[in-house]
Amino acid sequence: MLKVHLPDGNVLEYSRRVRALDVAADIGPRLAKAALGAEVDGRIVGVDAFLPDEGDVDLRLLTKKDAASLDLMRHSCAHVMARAVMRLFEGVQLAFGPTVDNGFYYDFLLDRPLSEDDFPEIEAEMAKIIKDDEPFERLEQPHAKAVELCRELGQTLKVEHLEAGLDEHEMVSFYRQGEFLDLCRGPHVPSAGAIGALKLLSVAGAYWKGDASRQQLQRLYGTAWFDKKELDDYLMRLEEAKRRDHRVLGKQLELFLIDPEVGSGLVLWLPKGATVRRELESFIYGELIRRGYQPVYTPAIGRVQLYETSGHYPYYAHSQFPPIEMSDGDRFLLRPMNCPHHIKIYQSKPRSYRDLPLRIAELGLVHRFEQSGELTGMTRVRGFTQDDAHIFCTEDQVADEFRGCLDMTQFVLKTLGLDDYRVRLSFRDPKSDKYVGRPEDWDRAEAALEAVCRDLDLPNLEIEVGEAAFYGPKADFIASDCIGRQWQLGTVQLDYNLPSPQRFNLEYIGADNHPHQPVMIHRAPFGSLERFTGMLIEHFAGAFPLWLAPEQARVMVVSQKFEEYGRSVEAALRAAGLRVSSDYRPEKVGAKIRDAQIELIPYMFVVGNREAETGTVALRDRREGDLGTMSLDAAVAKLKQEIDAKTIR
RNA sequence: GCUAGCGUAGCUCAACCGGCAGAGCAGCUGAUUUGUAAUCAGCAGGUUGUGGGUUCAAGUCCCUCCGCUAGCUCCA
Repeated sequence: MLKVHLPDGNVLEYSRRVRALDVAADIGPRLAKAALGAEVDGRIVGVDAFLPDEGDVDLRLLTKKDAASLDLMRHSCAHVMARAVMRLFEGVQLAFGPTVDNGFYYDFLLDRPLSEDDFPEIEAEMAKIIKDDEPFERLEQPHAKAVELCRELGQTLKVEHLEAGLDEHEMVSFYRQGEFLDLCRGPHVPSAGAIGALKLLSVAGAYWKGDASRQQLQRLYGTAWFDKKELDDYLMRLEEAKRRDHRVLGKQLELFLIDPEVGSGLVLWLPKGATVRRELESFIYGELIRRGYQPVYTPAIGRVQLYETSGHYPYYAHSQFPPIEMSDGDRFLLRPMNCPHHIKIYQSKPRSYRDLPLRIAELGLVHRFEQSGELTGMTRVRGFTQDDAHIFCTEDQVADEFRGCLDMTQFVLKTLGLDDYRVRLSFRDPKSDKYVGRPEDWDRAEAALEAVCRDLDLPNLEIEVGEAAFYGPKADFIASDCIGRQWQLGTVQLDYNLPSPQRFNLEYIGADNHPHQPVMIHRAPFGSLERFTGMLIEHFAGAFPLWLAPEQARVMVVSQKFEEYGRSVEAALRAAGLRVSSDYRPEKVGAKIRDAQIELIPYMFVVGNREAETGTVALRDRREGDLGTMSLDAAVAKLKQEIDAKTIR
């Protein structure tokens, strides 16, 4: 006897063997038709899956309305795409074809390079398959039989996967759809007709099992949704993302420049971008001072020996610029991180426990030789500025210092309107021995970090065991921008390595008059100013809040006759400390407004006869439009208030 | 680094099968003196990313290098 518990509390009883679909049919024919999959005791299966013969199960039938069925459908869509590709091209070897966020991909091995020009043909073939609406059939096979079957099909990658990856499975599953048979764990929707609106998006190279030493496959990416409108919305979101692209806006708004003659991945900050950065810097410095940090300045270069002591050289040589060799044999490295310099500052005199915690901060320029294919605008570069700080403290102070770092990062994100973020705590894998430091210190630190995070009630906290760096546990902040893209930004990391006797052998004299090893914390709320600014450009779509805007106000005259009054307004705004520009061209006011709107200037001061006579200004907000006439003083006060409050609109 | 695609005026983009490189915006000059998202006219702007090759003829076809884009890989 089987008892099936449904989400509405009803219980159905069966004494025969039933599939999820049979239960659906018993509930109602419409549900049986609409069911795309089922959730049995929390596991997602196909509707053709048999339920256990007896006992109790929770069953939920999944229809278009359930998020989980979208994933099922996309997986089926990947199969349909593979089937279409196999119909169109000879000698296609299948690799993997899973779902990803918003879509799916399938990796193929074939002689002919695929290009976007092939998409219409593949999409047309997919449409045919979907229209034919053939069922997806699940076939269970013993492992040996499966290997044989894949050999017969000529699918050598699948054979390899069976032998190397699935060798412990006695039974494996295939899915058949018409002439198409593929090794696949499933589950799938009942038939191809359940697939809604789809679009192939891109083709890219991908290595077999992610191994760069293996052959490279061709990966086709696509997206699929239950209805056309959802697809269109998604494509619109992609368009919106393109419109906000910091590389496009950075050029349009003259924020930054990357010039091939200077070098890939090396950012030139134009005056307007530099203004944004300067505001961010003075904001961060203000916070640092308030929170007891001591700013320092150190050079962007150091002797190779220093990085040999730190262990960064030659271990990370492949991602550094090679050393600079001097004629006397001395060798220097462009620094890939700031810590060794800061450690030297720590070591510049004997330290007592009374000096701790010592918090040393610097907006430090570092260089890393990222692979050419990895470079992207400002978010992935070869030279960047970390809003870096190193805290040297005692074991007992770790929790409080960690709390302070998290608090500052939270404050920074909140100030910039990045309210949607999650925190990832990375802990060590207790089974691995790759970590430095004593296990009991790790245990204490990890427990303390977790307690602090829980206490601060951090949103969406997740703990990843085994993700810690070899030198210590860490917390990363991953923020979502206003269109839902995720950016890894700030980080707080504990370090047991650099202070150790094997590295810099840091010490402080404790209350017991004996030397002790301090703990080091690395932290950077922005991560890097380059990436953070790039992310902010996209987050605000170039329309920075007033305190960050490169040009905060523009004075424009209705006619050149009023230039004199315009200049007096301009001077008053400048005297009030605002970043102001002006437009006295012999253009219509509409044209001047349009230009200022396109440049995303927050406030426009429109002045003509009426204003000149009464000593007022007509204020225009880039978002709200005309705000009406007011006294110059009132307008200045309004802007200053908005700047001081760092208002985000 | 690898795979695929791309590189034409400051910007956005045209130029058929290889046959005289072209437009809009921006810029400059002149006219216009304007009231909340584009006034009109004229001028100027190019070694088609680089170097080579095929051809009577190359923006277009082939090769090299540089750069960009998507993804893979890597990421202290």
